[in-house]
Amino acid sequence: MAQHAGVTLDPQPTDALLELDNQLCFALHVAGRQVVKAYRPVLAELGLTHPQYLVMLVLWAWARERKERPTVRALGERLVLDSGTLTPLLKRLQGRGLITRTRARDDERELFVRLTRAGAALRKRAHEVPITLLQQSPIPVGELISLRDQLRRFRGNWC
Amino acid sequence: MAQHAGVTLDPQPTDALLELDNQLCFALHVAGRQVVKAYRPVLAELGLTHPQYLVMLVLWAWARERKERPTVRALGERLVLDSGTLTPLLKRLQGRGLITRTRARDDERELFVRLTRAGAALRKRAHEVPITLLQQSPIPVGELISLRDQLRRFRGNWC
DNA sequence: CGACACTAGATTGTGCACAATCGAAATGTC
DNA sequence: GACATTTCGATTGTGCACAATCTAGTGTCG
Repeated sequence: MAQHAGVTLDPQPTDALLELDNQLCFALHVAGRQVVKAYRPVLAELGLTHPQYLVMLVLWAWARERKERPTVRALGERLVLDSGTLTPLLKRLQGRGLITRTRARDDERELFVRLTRAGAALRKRAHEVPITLLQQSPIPVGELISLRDQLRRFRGNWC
Repeated sequence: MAQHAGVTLDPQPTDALLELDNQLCFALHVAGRQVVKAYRPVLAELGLTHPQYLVMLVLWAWARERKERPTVRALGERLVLDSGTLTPLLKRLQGRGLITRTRARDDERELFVRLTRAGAALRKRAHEVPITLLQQSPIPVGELISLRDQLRRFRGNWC
């Protein structure tokens, strides 16, 4: 309050940046959780959480493309997650009989992740998941796609 | 593999929906974490995590607008969080001396959250946070705004 | 008044995200 | 061949998100 006497109407200026900024990171935060919440009941029928579902998607795609079965590191690169997150998650998937975890023979540091028969079979039931979610979505598919493409720019770019 | 004999080229059809779907929820997931990661070092100077920063933003805005100080329920509605998340988070903010938590006299079920002097003062330092982040962002501000507006549509709509 | 439903917040338990650290295995260098 | 460095995954500890449950305070209606 002072300098040039008089234009400052508010003792604590509005600070639009703190607002705008709030709303981008916050919108991202909320939207992500709302989408996960929409997935939850559908994925519950498969006995999967959303992060587990993402891991399974990678494994199913990998298997379909006949790629070498992935190591934990390769999964981590694809999903942008580290071993501190993946290790317990993969152990739970193993506990449910959906994957196996076996050390590489030539390099014992590496751990290969492979679908079991049950894990591969689960893909058929997962086929319904995106269909159900798109049906529930009040947002046109075209917008979802454009949104996805905009979001992709955040991967690795920002930091 | 059968009926109508012959068009199926792939024993496991590509299932573009499982891919597309993957990429929207996944892009949301990754983008959110990357943004939080970009905030982390900046917020660390204030001793705040990103969710704590969001709570403080609401409290600062509330104070500036001279609104009644919020209850836990009001904070939860604004941030789309429940007491299971907010209670421990608010206790940590209280432990750091940034807020106080006091029961309403007329209805002892309600808990008012109020900024301490230190909590209010922190706002000055937080002023730099969005500036720093926007400077780091390789994405034009206009795109950030349009992205924010698209993301807003997910709030409450989907489920 | 007393039985009832309702509300706000706290608690408990599970799971994810991530920084920091560790140990073992592999690789590189002299 | 001995030793430093790097790599991979596991472990530990903190914090967030959320479902389910609990407790206490409030309101209502007979």
